[in-house]
Amino acid sequence: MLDLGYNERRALEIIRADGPISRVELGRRLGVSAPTMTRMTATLTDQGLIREAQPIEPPEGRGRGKPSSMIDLDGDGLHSVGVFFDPDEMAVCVTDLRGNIRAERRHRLQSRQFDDLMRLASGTAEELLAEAGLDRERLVGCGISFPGHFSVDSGRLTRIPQFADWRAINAPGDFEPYFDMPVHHENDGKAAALNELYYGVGKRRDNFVLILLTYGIGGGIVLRRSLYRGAHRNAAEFGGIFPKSQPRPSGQDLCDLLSAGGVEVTRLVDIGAHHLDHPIVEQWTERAAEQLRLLVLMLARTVDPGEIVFGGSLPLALQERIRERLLAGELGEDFLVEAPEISVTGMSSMMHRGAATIPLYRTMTPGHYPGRALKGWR
Amino acid sequence: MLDLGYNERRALEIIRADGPISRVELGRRLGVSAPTMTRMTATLTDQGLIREAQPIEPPEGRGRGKPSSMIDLDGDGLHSVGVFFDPDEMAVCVTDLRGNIRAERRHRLQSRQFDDLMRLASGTAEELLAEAGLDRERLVGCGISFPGHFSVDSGRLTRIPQFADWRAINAPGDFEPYFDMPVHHENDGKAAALNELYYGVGKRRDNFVLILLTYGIGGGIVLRRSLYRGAHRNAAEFGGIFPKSQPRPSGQDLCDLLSAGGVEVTRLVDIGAHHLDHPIVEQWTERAAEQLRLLVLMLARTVDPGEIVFGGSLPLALQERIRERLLAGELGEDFLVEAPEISVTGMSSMMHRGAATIPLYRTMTPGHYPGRALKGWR
DNA sequence: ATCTTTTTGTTACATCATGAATATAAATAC
DNA sequence: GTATTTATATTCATGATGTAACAAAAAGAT
Repeated sequence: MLDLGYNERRALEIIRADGPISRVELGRRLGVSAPTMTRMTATLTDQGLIREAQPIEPPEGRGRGKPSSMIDLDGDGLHSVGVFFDPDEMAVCVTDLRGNIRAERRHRLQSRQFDDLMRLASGTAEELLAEAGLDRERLVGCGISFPGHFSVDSGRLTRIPQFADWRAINAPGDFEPYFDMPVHHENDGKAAALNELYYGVGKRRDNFVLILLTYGIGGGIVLRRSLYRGAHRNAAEFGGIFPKSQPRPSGQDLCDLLSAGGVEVTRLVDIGAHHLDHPIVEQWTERAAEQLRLLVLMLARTVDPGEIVFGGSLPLALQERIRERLLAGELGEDFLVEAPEISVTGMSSMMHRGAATIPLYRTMTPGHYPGRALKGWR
Repeated sequence: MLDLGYNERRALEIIRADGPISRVELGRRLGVSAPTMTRMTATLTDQGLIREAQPIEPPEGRGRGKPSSMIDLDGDGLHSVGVFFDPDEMAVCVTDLRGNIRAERRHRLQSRQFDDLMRLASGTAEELLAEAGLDRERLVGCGISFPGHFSVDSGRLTRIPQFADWRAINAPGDFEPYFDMPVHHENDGKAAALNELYYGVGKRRDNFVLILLTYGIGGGIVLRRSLYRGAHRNAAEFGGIFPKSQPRPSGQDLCDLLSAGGVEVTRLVDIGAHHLDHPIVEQWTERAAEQLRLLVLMLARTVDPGEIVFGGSLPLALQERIRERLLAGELGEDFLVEAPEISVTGMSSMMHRGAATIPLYRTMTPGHYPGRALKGWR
């Protein structure tokens, strides 16, 4: 089916991040000649992946010479299904090549059995595809994301906290029978990091770390615009830094504290604006921020990312407070080098759109091409 | 001069790691066809970078068919100068393409002035090149490494601990006038990591972290066989994790403790085997290992490297004791995923050979090619 | 001993993405 | 209007690649 060359992928990546963009500017950024750009844009247009953009540019500020025609991603070029679930809910969506969500649906989970979850996911996916009326030819696949770890014999998924009743999942083999399309998966943190790469921080950074605060603590690392998985696929598993027997900066910890303190909160979504000034929440925030300061310091000194993004299902205002506390104090004693920028992301769709990003990323990233050769490099 | 294609660089990397190797096996690993291998090996042989290796293979174990001829790096193909210095000494060497040290010399430092250091380095380099009798045409350049940090306006070197009398160094411009060859530099940890990549752990790992214990605490991170520098060129600056006002796992800290305890030790090299059972050293080792356990845990949970290597100028036996202590206890509570392997490297030449590796790496790595395009990818 | 099979490596040729040179189009400057 | 500038398209030569056919060397079968 779709077989993109290396420079074509790089071009699409630049267009995604900075489009609309002219052929000349794109060629300059890619380091290829004008004729190559003409050809490349022609074939990408033929494939329906890009199109001429509206000439919405300001008439001011143009110099002499023929005005450039701008190209941009064609949203109808490809689409992708995303499935995210956690212990509470499932969210399914269909996104297009530009990351727009064409259709989405959320379910409260009635069952956490693997079979039930997969049936619900694939059924919903088919409904959404029908609703959105999208050409199946242009569907790159389905991405699934959920909280969980990997074990070393790669693909083997184990120890999913709230899905302990699952048998050991062997991905992608165990997912595929339920879906009439290619299936890919990543854990929640890495999928959310892909969402950031395509539609968030990635617009301004090539290296960043996402710290995802949900019931647990996870995240994803993107280096050189490529999702970094680590030797055992356990990179960015920040939860393991904070012992489960101790207070830790996780949503579960906050929920437990609140319900122990007599507040009627069992799920993260139950925490509303009126809880934010509750002393338990304030204490928790203070302590969590200090714990996260250690993590941020470690990341700054090891990975040295350009930016560290906080995201997840804690209330946005709470995440903002954590950020403020982190910025208030010193990152570490003698921190004399440049500190990463710290930001908060609040996309409500980050989880399931992140899942939908997985197949797009697999299809389009110039990161690396397993098993194939780079030819013609000079 | 030398202009290597992408697949040629990949080939040289595989030959370096696993050579001698047959054309067929190399082609399989690269994912290219047999004719391409014939051509590629022919051009690389013409350029003097590879040669047929002695058929030292065991006559046993061969199946039917024409026996393969093995190719290997030609040591005479390229060479490189390495300069390392720290507050105590300078070490200069000339290495060949295979990493053999053809000539080397060490100096106790009489002066730490920039000008004096550069004159000494370049003078020694010229002497060594003359001694080794190597063709200047095949010299890729000079690599310089020393302890220090970078500041963000890249190239600007600042805050070198014991070289505080230096003005701000603007690399490579400030180095080049002293040398009659291209000059590259990295700080000590990153250069030592390159040494590991080419001649140490890199033989078995694509992802690893080097923790370098000298007077300070530094290191380097190699991901996907590529030195990772971070957004501000401060990746793997582990020293900043341990506040200078507190006891920390650095050689300086140990020296200070020893001399405060009445032991005649001012430099790390003064610490000999007879000191290892001294109670101060034993206490320091115990405490340093516990501090390093935190770092190792953080690395395992963030970077997830396949292996973590300890190296540096502490006595090897001391490093081994640290390793044993780390292995003895749990890495962290609930550490349920795969832990990185932990090893100790003891190459006495790791610092200056690491420096000499910089120009080779810049010339030969397939990692990434700034400012140039990948063409012909399909 | 010789013939077959297997594996390695080479040669001839077609393919395909590329850049240089050139041409064309559309705007501003004079 | 004409020259200049900038963007894009077209033509053609180049260079790295893969396919197919072939040559060479060794083990095993007869």
